[in-house]
Amino acid sequence: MAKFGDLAGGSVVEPEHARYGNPIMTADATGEEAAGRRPTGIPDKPGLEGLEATWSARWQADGTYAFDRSSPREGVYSIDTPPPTVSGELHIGHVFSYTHTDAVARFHRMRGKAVFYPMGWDDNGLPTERRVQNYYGVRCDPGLPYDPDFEPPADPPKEPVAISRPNFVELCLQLTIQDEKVFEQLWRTLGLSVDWAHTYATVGDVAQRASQRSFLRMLDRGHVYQRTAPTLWDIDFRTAVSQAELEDRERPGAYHRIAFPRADGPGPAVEIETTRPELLAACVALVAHPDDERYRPLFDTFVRTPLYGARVPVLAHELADPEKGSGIAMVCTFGDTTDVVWWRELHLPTRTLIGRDGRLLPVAWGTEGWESSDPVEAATHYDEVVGKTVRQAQTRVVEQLAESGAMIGEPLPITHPVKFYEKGERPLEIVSSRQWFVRTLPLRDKLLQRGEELNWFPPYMAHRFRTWVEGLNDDWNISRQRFFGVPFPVWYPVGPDGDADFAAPIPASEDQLPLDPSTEVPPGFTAEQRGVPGGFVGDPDVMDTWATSSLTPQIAGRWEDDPDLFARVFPMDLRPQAHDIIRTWLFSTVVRSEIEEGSLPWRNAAISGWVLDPNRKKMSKSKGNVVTPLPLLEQHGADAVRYWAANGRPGTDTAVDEGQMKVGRRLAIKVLNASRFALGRLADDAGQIDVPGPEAITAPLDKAMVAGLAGVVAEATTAFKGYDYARAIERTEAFFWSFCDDYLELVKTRAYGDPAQPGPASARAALALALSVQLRLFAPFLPFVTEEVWSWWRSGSVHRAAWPGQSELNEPATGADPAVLEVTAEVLGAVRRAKTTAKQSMRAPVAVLTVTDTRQRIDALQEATEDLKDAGGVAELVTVIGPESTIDVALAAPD
RNA sequence: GGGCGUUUAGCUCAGUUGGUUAGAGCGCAGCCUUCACACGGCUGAGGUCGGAGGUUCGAGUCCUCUAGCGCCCACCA
Repeated sequence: MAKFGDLAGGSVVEPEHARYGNPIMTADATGEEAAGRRPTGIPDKPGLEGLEATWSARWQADGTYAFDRSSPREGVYSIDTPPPTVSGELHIGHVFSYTHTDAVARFHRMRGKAVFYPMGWDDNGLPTERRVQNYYGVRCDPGLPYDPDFEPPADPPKEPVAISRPNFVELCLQLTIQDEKVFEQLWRTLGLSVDWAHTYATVGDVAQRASQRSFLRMLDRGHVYQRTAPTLWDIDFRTAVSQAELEDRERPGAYHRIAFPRADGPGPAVEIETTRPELLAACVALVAHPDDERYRPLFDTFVRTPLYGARVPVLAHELADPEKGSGIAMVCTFGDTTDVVWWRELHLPTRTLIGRDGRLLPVAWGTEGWESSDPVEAATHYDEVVGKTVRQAQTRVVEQLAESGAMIGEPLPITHPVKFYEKGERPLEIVSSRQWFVRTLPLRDKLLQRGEELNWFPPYMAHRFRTWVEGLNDDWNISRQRFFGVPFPVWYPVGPDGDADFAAPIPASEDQLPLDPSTEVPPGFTAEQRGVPGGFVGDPDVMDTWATSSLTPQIAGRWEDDPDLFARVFPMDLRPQAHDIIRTWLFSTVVRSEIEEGSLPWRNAAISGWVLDPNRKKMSKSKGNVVTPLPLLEQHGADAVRYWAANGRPGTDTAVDEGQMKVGRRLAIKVLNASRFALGRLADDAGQIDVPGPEAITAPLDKAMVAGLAGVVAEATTAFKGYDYARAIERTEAFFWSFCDDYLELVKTRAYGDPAQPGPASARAALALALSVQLRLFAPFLPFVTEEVWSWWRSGSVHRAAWPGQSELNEPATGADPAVLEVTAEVLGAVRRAKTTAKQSMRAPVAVLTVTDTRQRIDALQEATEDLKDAGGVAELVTVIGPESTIDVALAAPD
């Protein structure tokens, strides 16, 4: 199998030296071909069926898309391919955006670049965990020892089997390999020009080593730190969640107005409004705005919480909004992130009420931190809600408040945004926990600058990055309390009391990587010392999935495992991705590259839109409107599906449209048939194709066509350079249809003439040139059908042929008058219209065709008189120079 | 609350720095079958470019205001 270097003898010929973009793979070129002759392999009845299987196998065997790693960096075009989540559904959205990237990759490859186009698999994190749990019927219990003989149950049992973390990870790896094969097959069918020798994954040794190495370096340089602090917490997944994984959802709630009696003097009770009365026991203060005249006299006095009798201060803080509720808020530890700010900035005590499972924790009223004016009554009230979920607790607390008279009026229903983990089902709580953080806040200005330096396609996507960075309010929490993922490569000493000292982590050394601290032992310790006083304990957490996938340039480029390769591909040229993960994947990759390399990870970011269902609704599993790509590929063919995708402009959401796929299929078939037709003009009686060189293009009509084609090439090239593949295919396609409708019709008779004569020679040379150029223009979009046609008359792969350049078109287009083709096509159109109106066949003969027009246009028409008469079946053409522009078609009398 | 995008034919969308009668495909209607293509070809009907105002010789295109839709961000009491 071809890997690197096999093609070294066949680097892409520069357009300047290409005649019709001669292919580069000359290994099978014959002497005959060198002389411009080649036996044709044109089938009688060409079709699209089977092209995917034939050509994807051939490309693999020939190493058509192999990366030439001998190329210096300036000769490389490198792509930071998004790794699809293999545990997820195969999704038409994948096909959409990967087609865009593939078209761009093919363009740069044809432009002579060594294209580094790897494929990655994202098999890290929670989605994989969940899939493994359901697929095998297991659950991870990190306390269990590894069982080397464990086999998953044949059928997933109702009650999940508890297995050790290493066993669980083994199953994750096993299942992801299966999933990866399904994806690879899809990509091959779609015709992605990926170099399959360069795959990577976000789990496995390479990724883990890169991720852990980067972590150790960040630790060494002070870019990461641990903090025990209030953290956004998903009570179902039982893990911390970072700011980037949050989303707001509108949820119904209610304002409850609650009266707090004064604790240290006379005066009316202070009324607050809260949506979370169940947190009353965790109340540590009331807060109002410092300028709020209503509450100013109360500052630094005390009130008592209803039900529990806790004495809490009334304090001033600017975040308190006089407009909201009663203008004074209850601070609980913790109801929302504002509470955390108040708690931190006003140095309030902590009353932890919510456990990691989202239930109310037991409280010893009357003890330190839980002081009460009446501990017995407090306990009586609290005993009714302890152990309940927040929802259940809220119901009971509201009843208690009403019974006690502290509730003022009825709850006022509202709808308000509540923070959720984007994959979660219940609102996030805030619990105190120990987490690892990357210091991103100090990098903010630098990151904003990097965002400016990056070329965004479309440009307005830069706003999303900037808004996100400007809105950062905390460092990046990279630890997750899960099992499958990259473990933190650190241990902690265990003190004589048996408690781990998290403040003194023992880092692994880089040469130990990758490692799992739950099974491996830190330097200077023995396995027997794990978990015992005076010994050590491994960090129990794993890294956030983005903490690893933010290193895809390093992982795919093999970073320090292969510094030579890394130097040739980094910083990469392109990051293609969807807009929904700008704040996660794009942002975190920029952060890591800034920390590791002090540079942007890539120069360009091409942001694709989403695929919507045929009714323009966002696809989601829960709605059941997810469209899977394989049936569409089978029904319409890969080129047709790619055609639909390529017409989705960068950054624009696009609906699944089978109509567009049918159009794409028709286009692919047209390419087959038109090519067959044109090549039929080029083959001699022996089936040999003998094409005159472009210097034979002398007829004004042919020159006009070539000039038009040159314009299309220029436009498509410019568009591709700006990542506007959609414009490139649109212009190419428009030209191709008029080429078929008008030009082919006009020259088909002349091209059959004596090849030794200038007219036929010109037509034949122009046909060959136009066909070659158009096949190459279509190649990034329709890789299968263009390769099929290319194989009929050229050697090598069209995908390794040179992108058409001005040089091969400028000369034959010299002195061209575009009007010759324009006017002639217009007149031909009028002839067709006349025949249609008369309900005649297109072959119906025309007795006299009279064209009246300006001298200039008549002169242009005169240059193609014979072609026009042949194409229109015109017996006599009369031209009149006059002020008006008329075309009169006199059909011959029917027999 | 702040910001971004979008609004052009029944549908999906082009329209590049303002420049003649606003384009394409689908759909629709009609016509044409053996000589590349019925998995086809040709032809046609169809739009006062969301609304209002302004700049200009000239506005789908630039400016202001405004409405609908979609999205991003935000300290959610």
